[in-house]
Amino acid sequence: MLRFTLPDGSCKELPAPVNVAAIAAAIGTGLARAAVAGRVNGELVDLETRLDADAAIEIITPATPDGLEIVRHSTSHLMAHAVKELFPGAQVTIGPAVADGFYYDFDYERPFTPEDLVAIEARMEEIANRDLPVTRHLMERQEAMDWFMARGERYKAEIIAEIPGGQPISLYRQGEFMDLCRGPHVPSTGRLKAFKLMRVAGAYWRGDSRNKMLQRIYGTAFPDKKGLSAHLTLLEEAAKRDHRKLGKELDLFSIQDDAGGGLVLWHPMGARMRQTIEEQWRQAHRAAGYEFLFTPHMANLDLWRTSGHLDFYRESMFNPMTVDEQSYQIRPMNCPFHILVYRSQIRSHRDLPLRWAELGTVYRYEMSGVLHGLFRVRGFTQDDAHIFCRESQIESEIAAILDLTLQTLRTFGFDRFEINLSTRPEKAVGSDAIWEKATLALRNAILHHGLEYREDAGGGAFYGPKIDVKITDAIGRKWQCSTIQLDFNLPERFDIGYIGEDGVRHRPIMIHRALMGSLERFFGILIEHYAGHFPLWLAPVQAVVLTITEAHNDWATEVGQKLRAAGLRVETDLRNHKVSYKIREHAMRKIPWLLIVGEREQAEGAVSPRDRHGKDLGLMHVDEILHRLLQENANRT
RNA sequence: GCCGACGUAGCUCAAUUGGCAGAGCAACGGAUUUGUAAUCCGUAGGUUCGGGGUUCGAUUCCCCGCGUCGGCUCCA
Repeated sequence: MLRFTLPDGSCKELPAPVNVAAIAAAIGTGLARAAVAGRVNGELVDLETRLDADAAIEIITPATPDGLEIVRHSTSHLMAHAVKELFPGAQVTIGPAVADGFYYDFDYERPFTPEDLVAIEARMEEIANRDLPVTRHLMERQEAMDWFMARGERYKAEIIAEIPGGQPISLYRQGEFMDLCRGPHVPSTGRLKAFKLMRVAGAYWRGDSRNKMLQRIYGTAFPDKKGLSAHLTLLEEAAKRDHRKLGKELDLFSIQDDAGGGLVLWHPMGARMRQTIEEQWRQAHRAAGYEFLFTPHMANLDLWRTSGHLDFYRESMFNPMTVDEQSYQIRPMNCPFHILVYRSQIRSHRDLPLRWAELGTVYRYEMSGVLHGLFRVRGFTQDDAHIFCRESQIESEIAAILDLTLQTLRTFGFDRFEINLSTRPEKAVGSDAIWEKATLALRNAILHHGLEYREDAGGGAFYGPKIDVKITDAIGRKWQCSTIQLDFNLPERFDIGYIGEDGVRHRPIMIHRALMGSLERFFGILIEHYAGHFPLWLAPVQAVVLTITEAHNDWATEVGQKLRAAGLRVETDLRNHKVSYKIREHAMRKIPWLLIVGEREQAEGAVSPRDRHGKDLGLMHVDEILHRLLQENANRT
C-alpha cells in the first residue's frame, strides 16, 4: 500500500502500482475528469506518471494557474502539430505558455499569412477532435538528436545539445507528431477545447537579433469557451480604452511625423490635465519636505563622461551636437545636474537629508520599432527627485518615499500595489557592507509599512539596490511606474561629500526616485485606467453650461462666470442647437457634469445638472451645484 | 534596427478582374429658437503617404523610401 498526502492534509492509501490519474479517480470522479496533471512532492508531472513511493500529491486542474499554463502549453503543441501537418517543411523551435496564452516559433520558407492562421486553427480543432493520447517518452541524448536531425529539425537538435547532462530527455507524442518537451501535458488532445490564434509576428531565434528571424504565431487558450470569450471581451475592452484612440477623440495629445516619432505634442485639453497632475505633485512634494530644481536639457559631454553615462548608457543616448567646438549632449537623465547643485557648496551633516525634485524632461534614443503611443517615447518628463542623505538616514528616507509614492498613486485611483525589492547583482560597485546595510534598510522600510513584497535576488543595478512598485489598473493590467533606487556610484564619481559631526568628510548616499515615472506614460495609463472618464479633479472640462434657447444666454453666462470664479473649469455652450444635440456632443467628450439652463432654471437662479451617467438631478440652485462641484473636486473622487 | 500587416477628405471608412475617387460625421453658408445622446437644406473639401516603374489607363500591379500598427525576455 502507498500513502499519498493531499494538500488538505488528508491521506489516500492505494495499492501499487498506481499513477496520478488513478489517485485523482480515487478522490473523486469529477476531479478525475478535470485533472490535467499532478504535483508530486512539489514537482509537476503527467497524469500517467507512475508512483511507487509515498508522496505528497496535488491534482492539477485547469482552474489553477499551473493547470492553465499546462493547457496553454499543450495547445502550443497542438498548434505545432497542425502546422507540421499543413506545412511539413516548417521546422519547429520553441513553444511555451506565456502571460496571456502561448506562442510557437517556426522556421519556414515564407511568413505565415492571416489565411494560414485560419487554416491552422481549423486543423487544430480537427486534431483536438481526434482526441489523440499525449504520451511521454524518454530517450537517450544521441538517440533524440538523431531522431530530430533525421527529420530536419535542426533547432530541436540544437536545444538537446544544450540540455545539461544527467537531465532526462523527454519527448511527447500525439499521433504522428512528436516534440521535445519537458512537460507536463494534458493526457489527450481532446482536452483542448477553447483556443484562438491571435497573430503572426517575427521573432529572432533565442531573442537575439543576430540570429535568424522566425515566424511566431501567438494564440491563447482557456479551459473552456467561457474563459476564452471573457478574455476576448477583455481585449476588446482594452482596445476601447486605448490611449492613442482616446487621446485623439478627446483631443488630448498627438504624435506627428512632422515633429518626429516618439515626441509628444500636448494639446490644450491634455495640457490642462498635465497641469493638474503637476500641481498635485508639487503640493505633495512641498508637504513632504522637498525643494524644487530646474536644470538644463543639455550639457557639456564631459559631464556625461564623469557620470559614466557615456560608457554604460550610450546606446540610449542621442548623438552629441557641437557647440563652439565643444560637444554637448541632450540629457537622458537629470541626476548629474542635481549632483552639480549639491557640489556647488560645502555640505554639513546638518544639511542632510536634502530632497530635490524636478519635473525633468529627458530624451532617450529608442529604436523606431518600439515606439508606442505615450507608453514608449523618445522625449518624456520624469517626476524625478534625488535625496542626499547619511547612511543612518536611509531607512527613514526610504520609508518616507514609500509613503509619498503610495499616497500619490492612491490619489490617481490606484490602490493595488505589488512591491519588488532587487538586491546586489554579481557585478556591483560599493562594499558588501554598504550593500547589506542598504538592502536591510529597504527591507525594513517596506516591512514598516506592513507591505507584502517579493525579493528579486541579484536583480538590482550595479550601483545599488532598488524598490519597484507596480500598480494594477481598472481592467487588471499591471504597470510599473515607481522606482526607488539607491546609488553608491555617482557620489563616488563626482566625489561629493559632507562634513560629519566628527569634522571628517564623508560620502553621502544618493537616492533616485520617480513616482509616476514618465508623465507621458503615466498619463497614458490614466487615460486607459479611467477609459477617458476622468474624475472631476482631473477632467480638463469639469462642466458645461448649456442653454435651451438663446433667451437663456445671459443666465448661462452668469452661471459659467460664477463657477469659473470659484476655480472650476467650466464652459458655456450657447449655440443654437437642440439640447439633445449639445448633450450628445458633450457626453461624447466625457464631460463629468452638464448644467442645463432653460426657462425654469433662469427664473429660479438654478440649473438642471445631468451627471456623467445621464442622470438628471432636477432643478438645483446655482450655489448648491457650486458647492457640490467644489466638494467633488476637493475629494478627488 | 529586423519580420509581417497597413497607409484614400480634419475623423471613421467605401471604391468589381486596372477604367471619371465616394459616403457619414466634422467644417462653412442658410433655415430652424428647440427640455436631456444626432433638425433640415446647401457649399466646399483629395499630390489616394512620397518617389520611380509596368500599362492606352494605376487608389488597385511591381520596386525603393517614409510612417503607423502587431511582434522581436519569458528558455525543450
